[in-house]
Amino acid sequence: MTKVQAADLLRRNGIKKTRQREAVVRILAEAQAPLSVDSIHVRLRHKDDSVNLSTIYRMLEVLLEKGLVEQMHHPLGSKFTYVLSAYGHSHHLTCTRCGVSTRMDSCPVTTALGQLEASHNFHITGHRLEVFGVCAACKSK
Amino acid sequence: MTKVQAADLLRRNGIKKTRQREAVVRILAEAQAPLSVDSIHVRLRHKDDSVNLSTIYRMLEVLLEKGLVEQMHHPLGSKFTYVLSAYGHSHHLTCTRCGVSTRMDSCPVTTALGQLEASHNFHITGHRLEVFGVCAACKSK
DNA sequence: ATGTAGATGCAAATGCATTGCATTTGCACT
DNA sequence: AGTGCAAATGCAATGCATTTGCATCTACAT
Repeated sequence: MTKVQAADLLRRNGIKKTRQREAVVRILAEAQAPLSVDSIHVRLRHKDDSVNLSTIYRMLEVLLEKGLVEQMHHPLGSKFTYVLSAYGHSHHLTCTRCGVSTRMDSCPVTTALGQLEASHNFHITGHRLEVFGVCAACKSK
Repeated sequence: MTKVQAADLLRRNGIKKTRQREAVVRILAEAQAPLSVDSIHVRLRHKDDSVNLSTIYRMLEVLLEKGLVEQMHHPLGSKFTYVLSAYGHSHHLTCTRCGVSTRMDSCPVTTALGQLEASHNFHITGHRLEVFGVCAACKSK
């Protein structure tokens, strides 16, 4: 995502534009997988674009309220991770050896949940699915 | 679960029997849903069977190693919760209003995952599904 | 009954996340 | 372009959940 596109996303959503916010959005946009606050922080430092940790937390809070990111627990550790929800509803395959998550291109459960809704008298508003295993790369080692 | 049954479970798994450990196992056995460490602690106090928090943490660590409990993030908060895995592989419906989780009696995804495995070249070893919504009780309010 | 490895309680340490406050900055208005 | 002000930032302090070090106690084998 270019600097301009990041600035656009902020303006369109009524979020005041700052160097820090643009930078965070760009990191999220470039990422192929959910990122922890810490890894966002590290990636920013590598770009010599340092942003304070609290600022990142506060920025993510804003993005959450606006529904622009999804927050989830890292499936193996105990931190939260974040993805731009522009990428849409998605699930991940997490490798238990290397810890890397990759996006699934489709959701394998939506159909199954309709039945569930009826049988449990529960109004379903969302779900989260995490799948664990060993990725192709780790298998070949 | 009776005191005797709890003691049995410990002995069968080569875990030294103590008042505290029996008590924790019984709380877990009686629970209908995953419990946080804190709520285990509170339930124990109500029974006048107080156990130190560290002891509960350490006990759960032991049970985890032996595969006797499953650990998961509380889907809404940021604590871990634990269920006896004797209850088998299961998923939960969590009410976003009252926070209560109830067990699903079946797993709606196992079949779907077979296909996934092939299409992503990923050896699947496990999965976790959380479903959110509004429970019957909260709906009627 | 007794010795010992392991379990417990307590307090302090850790790790992630949040918050209070002084300072800075973006932006609307002139 | 200059000015004012609300909002954003950085830093340090704080809040929780969890973990750890250590002195004491206890279950269990002998």
